[in-house]
Amino acid sequence: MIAAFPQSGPTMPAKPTDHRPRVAAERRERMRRRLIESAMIVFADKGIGASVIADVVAAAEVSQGSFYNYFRTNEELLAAVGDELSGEMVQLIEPVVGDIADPAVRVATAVRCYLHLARSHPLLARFLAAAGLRMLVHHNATFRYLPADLEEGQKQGVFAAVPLDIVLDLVGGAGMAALDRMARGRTPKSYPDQIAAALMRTLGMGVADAERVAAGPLPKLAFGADSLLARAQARAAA
Amino acid sequence: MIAAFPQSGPTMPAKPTDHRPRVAAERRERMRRRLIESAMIVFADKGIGASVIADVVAAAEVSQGSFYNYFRTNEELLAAVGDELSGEMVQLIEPVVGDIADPAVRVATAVRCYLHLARSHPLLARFLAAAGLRMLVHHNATFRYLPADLEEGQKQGVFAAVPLDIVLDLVGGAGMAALDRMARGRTPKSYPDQIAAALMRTLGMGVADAERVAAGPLPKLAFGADSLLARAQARAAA
Amino acid sequence: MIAAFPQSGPTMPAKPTDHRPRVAAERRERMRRRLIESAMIVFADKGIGASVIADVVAAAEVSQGSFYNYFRTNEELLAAVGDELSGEMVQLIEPVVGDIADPAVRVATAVRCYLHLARSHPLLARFLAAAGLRMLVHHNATFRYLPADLEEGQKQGVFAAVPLDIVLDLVGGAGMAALDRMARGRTPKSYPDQIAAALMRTLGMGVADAERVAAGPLPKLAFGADSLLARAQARAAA
Amino acid sequence: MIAAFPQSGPTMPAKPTDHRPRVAAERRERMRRRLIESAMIVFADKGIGASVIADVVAAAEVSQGSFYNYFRTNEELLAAVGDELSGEMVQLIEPVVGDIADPAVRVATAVRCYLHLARSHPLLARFLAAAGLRMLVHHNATFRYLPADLEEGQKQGVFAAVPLDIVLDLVGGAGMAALDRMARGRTPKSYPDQIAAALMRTLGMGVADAERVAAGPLPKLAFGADSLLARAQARAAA
DNA sequence: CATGAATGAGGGTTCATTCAT
DNA sequence: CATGAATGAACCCTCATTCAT
Repeated sequence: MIAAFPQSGPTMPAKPTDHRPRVAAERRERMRRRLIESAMIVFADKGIGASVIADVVAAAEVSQGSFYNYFRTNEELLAAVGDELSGEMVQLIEPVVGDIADPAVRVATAVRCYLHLARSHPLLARFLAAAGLRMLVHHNATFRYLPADLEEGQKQGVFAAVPLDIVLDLVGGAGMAALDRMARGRTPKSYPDQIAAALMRTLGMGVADAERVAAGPLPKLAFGADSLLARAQARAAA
Repeated sequence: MIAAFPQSGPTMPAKPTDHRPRVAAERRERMRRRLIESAMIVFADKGIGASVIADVVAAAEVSQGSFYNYFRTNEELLAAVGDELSGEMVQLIEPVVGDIADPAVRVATAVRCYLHLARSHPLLARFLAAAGLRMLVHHNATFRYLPADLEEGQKQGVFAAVPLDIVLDLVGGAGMAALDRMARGRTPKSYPDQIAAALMRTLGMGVADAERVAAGPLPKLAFGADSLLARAQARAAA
Repeated sequence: MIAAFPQSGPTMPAKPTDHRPRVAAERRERMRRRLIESAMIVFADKGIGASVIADVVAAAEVSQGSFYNYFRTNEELLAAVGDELSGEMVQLIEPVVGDIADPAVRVATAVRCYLHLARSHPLLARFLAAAGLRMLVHHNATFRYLPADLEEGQKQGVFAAVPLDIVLDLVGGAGMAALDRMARGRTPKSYPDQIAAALMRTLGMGVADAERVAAGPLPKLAFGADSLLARAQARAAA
Repeated sequence: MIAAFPQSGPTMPAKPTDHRPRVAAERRERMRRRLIESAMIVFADKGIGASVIADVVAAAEVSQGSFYNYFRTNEELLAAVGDELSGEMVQLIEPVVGDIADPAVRVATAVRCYLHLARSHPLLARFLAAAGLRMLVHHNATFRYLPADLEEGQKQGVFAAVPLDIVLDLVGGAGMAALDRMARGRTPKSYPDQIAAALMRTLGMGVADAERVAAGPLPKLAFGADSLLARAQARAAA
């Protein structure tokens, strides 16, 4: 009987009574995504301290009141954008750096990927620059893995034995400054690599080694067509 | 007799009406200082993007209208605080670093002084952290002299030959991150020196050299009792 | 049965969601009218140059913020009152004067109607007097038709051949002065007719002719119960 | 003894102790005049309802506080300008019209003089237009003499026997409209005369007679070099 | 008296949030 | 849930007036 009248399942069409909730849930999800897209654009434009709700709902073509069915506060909205973006960036970067054995190369590559993504997506750079240090450090997979990578590198002797706090602060600060620079104007294509090399020196590598591990080809990184960033970019262009 | 007791003349004590402008100017200057003190505290508390005027006049125990006799906008006020603070910091740091011949030691010492000052004056750290990259880079003597110092160091071969833009971004970013960290919680006394050493590595020095130039005794740096910072600290404590 | 009791269709009573917009639009329109009523009273009391918004929202028993959902500026509000009033006055006067063949009688009758309306509605007189020459000339059907009527009268030889500019100024000035007088105190019932007769003389008619065309019975002119003026009068009385 | 040591007298130099008060009174008078000049300009520019005191003291180069040693309110200031101007206009016009026997010519000439003065002094036109009906009617010698002149004309049969109130209103209204027009843009040299002729018709004269009494040469009317208007014009030009 | 800073009431405007429909 | 008008607190700013010097 169960097989004959499955209540639910991935391949089964939902019963008529199931249909409405599913459609509703999809509608709800679409709306949420629209709001997040709009919010990313508005935060990038006006900063995270500005009055955004009116602009966000206008950009999302949603009523003021509806907003509060999805987000209670400004911060919740900002966090949602950050979570979503962070996830998408991790999904692009993780596969590239996950298999790298050398911790120095791994760290350098992660930084380079992160910054190259920002550099080739101005909206992303502007949002991250506006979001600030806290979000960079909090919502970033690079930072979650960084302590382990750094320790590993220190144990292997490729990084100098300096307190982790210090270098974490410096990586964060350098990242913010780089994002700010890229958000604010044109930078050469090598800019992310140079920042990465400098960071490798900060970690204690020699000049030549630092340059080496921050060089070499990177795979093409591209956001999916229905990713938040792609959608937001398209909407921002219009 | 008349010649012996002249009723007026260039060397005579001023007539009553002569000291009135001076007294008025002093009153005005005191008021301006009160506002700047209060503004520093409020900016440190609420950030530079917030609505501060109401809080500033409340802290200064002055009427709303008076504010506009001194500053037209938020930005003017922020600039005034920045200018004043910057001047005071420069007056403390310049004598210490001005005579140092070695550019590496000079840069490291300037950074250490700057950060030590911030570390021992939490209000300063919080204000500078809130004020952000732009103010750090714009209203700071360290940054004005930095390009020349870096070039000199690069010519002498103690710093790696890296584009100046890049290193300026990195120094700015590191400074911001360090200020943010110190503003946000306790840090060990060695924190500024460790940041400075790391920066020296970033600039291309070896680990040992970097540590060496960022070590050694620093003279005691203390703000004058009627400096903006001292007054603001006293007021903030109350 | 389904065909007999269709669930929806063009002729069916609207679904619940269909009448919501209509209800909302009606609410909005009522609010707008409340504001315009209040504004008319306040403008009549304080003049058009004064700060009215606070008084208007107080009179309308509406929050400050709501005002800005309807009008952006003082001038927009004034224009709205003027448009509405002008429309209502035209709707009363046009039918009376539209069929009059003799241009002299037509002009005189229009002026008499206009002034009689003001005289019997002190709030109207006070508002128009406060609004001033510009509004009188701009938002008044009498003034739109006046040039043509005057030219016709001049061609027929009943009016003197005087530049139109001059007579338009004179009619406007006379109207303003009459409104001011009526707004400021009691005037005899014949006052509008005497003003009209004097204007006819100004236009070049002889004394007897002028008196003749500005005499004779006028139909009763009364604003509808839900006209702006009626509502404002009722509210002002309370 | 009295002749030998006169305490005061028109031709005697004042005693040293008398000197100070006289100088002070002159200073005071100069200052008052400066304020009135500035006020006239500011009223003409911004209207009589606007916030003027700051502009007036700025234009007069006087301190805010001093203002209140001369005028208590806005209205007092406006009245002072009006009184002064009115006096000066009367002093120019009275000699011209005082000797005219024919009341029609007398009235027409007074109106013409008044409007010609305004037309050739844009600052005057702008001030009078801004000041409005009340000031025109209240502070104007033409209006003080007008009732008598009109009665005389009516008795002589040159004016129609219509209520004085009515024609006074119309003269005031026409004057305001004419001032407004002249304040607002260029008008032909004959404009004042045409207005005057129209007013003569309003009073009951035939077209030809009206034109006749409002024609003919007028003496040149010029304000003295140290009149309020002359000083204000000079200051406004600067 | 002259000065000009200090005052504070008042006006204009924005915007996050609520709520009836 | 979606809607969008209503709300009111908060903010910015002006300006007539006062008052110590």
